[in-house]
Amino acid sequence: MVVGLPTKPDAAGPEFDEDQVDLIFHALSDRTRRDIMGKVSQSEQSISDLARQYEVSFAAIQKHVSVLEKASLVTKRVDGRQKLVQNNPETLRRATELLAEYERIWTQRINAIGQILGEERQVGDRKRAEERKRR
Amino acid sequence: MVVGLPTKPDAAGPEFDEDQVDLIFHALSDRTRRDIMGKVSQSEQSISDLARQYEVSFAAIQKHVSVLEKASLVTKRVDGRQKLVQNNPETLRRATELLAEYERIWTQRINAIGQILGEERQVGDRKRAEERKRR
DNA sequence: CAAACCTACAACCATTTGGTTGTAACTTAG
DNA sequence: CTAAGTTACAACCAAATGGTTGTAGGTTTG
Repeated sequence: MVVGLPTKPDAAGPEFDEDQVDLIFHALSDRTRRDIMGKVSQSEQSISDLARQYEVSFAAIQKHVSVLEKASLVTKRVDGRQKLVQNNPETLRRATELLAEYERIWTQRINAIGQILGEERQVGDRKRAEERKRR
Repeated sequence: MVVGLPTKPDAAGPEFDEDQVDLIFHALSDRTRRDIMGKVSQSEQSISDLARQYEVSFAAIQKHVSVLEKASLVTKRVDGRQKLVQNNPETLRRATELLAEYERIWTQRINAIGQILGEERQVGDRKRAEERKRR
């Protein structure tokens, strides 16, 4: 429901918020954060619980969690004096579908390469024409 | 052949090179680079071709392509005085499977949450015991 | 050959990132 | 109430990032 993956293969791209995509991929590009995702997926944990399991400072883990939270990959739930971090499967699913969608879009032409030799040349020609415009 | 995705659902994690995962997700976390992926998937293009389509400088695009290349998301093929950038569907497929794998691993416990209430408590207890160690 | 084109790369700059320590506020336990 | 535990956040720092311009080296083209 939150998602809205396109179903047309020829669409320019998914109607995703590009900022959100930036945040998600950026959040996943750090191995400590990926590791945190793994830990909180087994059981929700407080920031302190998490911080205790890494070499870095409490504040550093706090920032990592914040990055994950801004990407909606985890949520925080207050429980007394601590906040429990839990992962958000919905965003995870969404991210997976998103990348699968990118894969489909970005490789569709490749799969049809044999059928479009003529068009390929045309594309090249059009490109060369644009080039002459010299902007 | 390059890949090595795990097939066991209960494995701790995929035997992927964590550095490579960092590179791939980081490369995908920038919308200009994602856009470049889209363009080169339609037809391989020289760096100049690409640069002409963006506001930023040639060198900036050169750097973006370099980031994509280090993540193995694109390859470069020399053609006379220019180098043609083409996307690498294999890495794309690999990345998609990787994220799907993460999704599966990171959400498996959630799906079984009803069945492991006892274990969940045990996990909590073990955690509290570790906490007493006070490192 | 000379001019134009394409690419690589260095040097530089502003901003972001990932890390630190320190301080303040709130919650629970004694 | 006091002390300990947990979190939030500010201030600071080094390194990485994304951008710039400039220079140099290959490749075509006229």
